[in-house]
Amino acid sequence: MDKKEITIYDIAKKAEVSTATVSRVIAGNYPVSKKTREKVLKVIELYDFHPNALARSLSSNKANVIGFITPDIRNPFFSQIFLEVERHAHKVGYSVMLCNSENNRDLESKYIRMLLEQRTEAIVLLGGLINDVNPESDRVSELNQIAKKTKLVMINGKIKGIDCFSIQTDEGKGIELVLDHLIEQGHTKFGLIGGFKSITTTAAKLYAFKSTLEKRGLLFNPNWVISSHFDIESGQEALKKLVKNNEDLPTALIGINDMVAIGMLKENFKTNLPPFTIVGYDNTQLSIASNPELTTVGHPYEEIGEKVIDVIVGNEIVSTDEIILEPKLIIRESTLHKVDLKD
Amino acid sequence: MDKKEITIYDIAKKAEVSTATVSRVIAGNYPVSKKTREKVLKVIELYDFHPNALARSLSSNKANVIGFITPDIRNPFFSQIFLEVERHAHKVGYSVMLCNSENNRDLESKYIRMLLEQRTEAIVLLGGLINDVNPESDRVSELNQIAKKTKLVMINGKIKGIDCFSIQTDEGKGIELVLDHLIEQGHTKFGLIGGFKSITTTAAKLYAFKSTLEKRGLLFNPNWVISSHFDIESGQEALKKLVKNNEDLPTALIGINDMVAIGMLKENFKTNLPPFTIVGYDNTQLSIASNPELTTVGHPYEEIGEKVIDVIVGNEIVSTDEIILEPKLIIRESTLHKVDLKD
DNA sequence: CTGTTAGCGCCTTCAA
DNA sequence: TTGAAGGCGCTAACAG
Repeated sequence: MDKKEITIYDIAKKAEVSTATVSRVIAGNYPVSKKTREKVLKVIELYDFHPNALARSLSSNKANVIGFITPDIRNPFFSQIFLEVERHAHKVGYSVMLCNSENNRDLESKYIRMLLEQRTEAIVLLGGLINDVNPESDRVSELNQIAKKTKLVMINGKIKGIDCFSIQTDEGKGIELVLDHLIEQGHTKFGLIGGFKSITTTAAKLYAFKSTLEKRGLLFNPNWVISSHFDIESGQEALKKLVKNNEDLPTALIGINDMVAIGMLKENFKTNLPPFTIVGYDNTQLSIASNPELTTVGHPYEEIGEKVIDVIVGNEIVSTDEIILEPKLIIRESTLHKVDLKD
Repeated sequence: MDKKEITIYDIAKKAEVSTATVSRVIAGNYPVSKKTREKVLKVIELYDFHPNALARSLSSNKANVIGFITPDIRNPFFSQIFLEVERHAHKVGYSVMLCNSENNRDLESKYIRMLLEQRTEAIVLLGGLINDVNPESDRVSELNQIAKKTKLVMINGKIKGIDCFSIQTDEGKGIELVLDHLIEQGHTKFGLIGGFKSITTTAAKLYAFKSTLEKRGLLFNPNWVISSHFDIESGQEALKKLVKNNEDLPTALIGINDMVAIGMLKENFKTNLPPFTIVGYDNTQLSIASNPELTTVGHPYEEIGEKVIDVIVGNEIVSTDEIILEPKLIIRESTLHKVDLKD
């Protein structure tokens, strides 16, 4: 391995041209006569020459790399988004560095610093700190500092007062969609399970949950709103809690995400509780793995990936820094059956 | 954004030292007196200076970046491994570029080329081409070419005749573990569902499946081996096929991975087939999401991540290029009940 | 312990 | 359309 590196000089010499010409052939951004181009390309091929992207980035001051920080790539919601971002990045010749912050503030900072040093063209944030309703002020100022040095893109989150792009799905609309679907199925009593009011996405959902119910003239019962973390186990716990705390129970439960919904399904199945109608949120692959398959709200994943890259490479005239996308209702087995009107 | 970049020169000037000294302070690899170190650090802090990793890599000929290519990061098995690799990489100051090859040969090649240009210190391959029992010869020679230019690490796969590291879990052992567990639960008739013989991991499992059964004096019925892709839906299809093709049915089914197992569970539940005892493989997060939770075989994920980084940074004297790790049986609900001896 | 000074490999004016 | 040459920001001998 690692002999002496072949450089543009070697190619230039063999092709009997200058390094500038080789550089132009590679970049393809300046005119080169067809003849010399072919000559150069042949030599490149011959030597299996791969231009050093580091040197290129250094001199052109453009790395074609973007950084992506998310708490845990195993989370299907995050990995789905990453996939689309990476796919669109690749289309325009970018690579993506992925960092798992594990929801750890120090790690997050270290990663940001690392990406800054790598001179990534943008840092994309998904989950974690950007979903704090009340982020600590020193973190905000840290981010503000970062924003001066590189583009910042926040997916499904946004911290006020920071100069960055934000790409979000309309959470309120999503809740409205499921609620209306459930209402159509005959439900009148709803619970919203999981998440924390201190998390922006949960807060948005809760707000929409309440106001939609009121708009439809239905009961909003705060005891049917249970907080929890975002994983399967927490969903199980949350359901237990709901049942324990209430005499009168709702018939339909909206999970804050698919994982919580699956947790509820499992718990519901395990005990001999009344069978709830349960829906999820996010339309991750889990919602298909589930039994029954989950009705859920889907994000426009591909569009998210596209927009992220658009704002980074500046393909699109982005009039506002905040892009709001439309969610979509995905109906599956978990809400297939109408409810007895007399329940 | 993007004012003129602060450099080591600016820091040197302000701190009244040479650039070499600043460099030493940053790298911390050469002695610098405490006094000057502190002086320099203060200036660095003052200017919020982040050394340019690209320049550093270029001049030191060491990028501290590794490339990671996998077909689809949404696959929980892949994301679990990525997480551990990335975590260990970060511990030693490395970043990881993640590329989703989508099982597409051209994409794979493009990504490899890209990573080569980035001068990543190693390219890690997980899934995809490295699991072909009979890889096309031109792909092999392509990889061989690559191996001359950079370190190659293959996880859970290995292509003969290529100079690379390989880190694998003993698939045969895993199958033996589940089989013995199932036998203990009273089963005597087993099916192996999913995967293809042309995939190395499936081939290894099938081989162990057959030979273990023979060793235990039990029946190996080839009609109880069904091929399929590796996703949930394929698991459903495979179960249908098994039932359709057989009068006499096994009682226990081993899914080639957790996804296939979940597909079988769903199918089993949906129709009124006899209730099979179903186990998965990989111990992904899906095996907990499943209802019932899946008994499965776990890989030593953390150890895999550790070994990958070890071989890359050369921490460990790796006597062989091939590291085989031990799988672990994870018993969960899906095999909780013993089978009637008279079934 | 610290400073000087070539590079690292490529891009990009500036001239020709 | 092409070549010459300085520079991108940092590292690493080599001297002192």
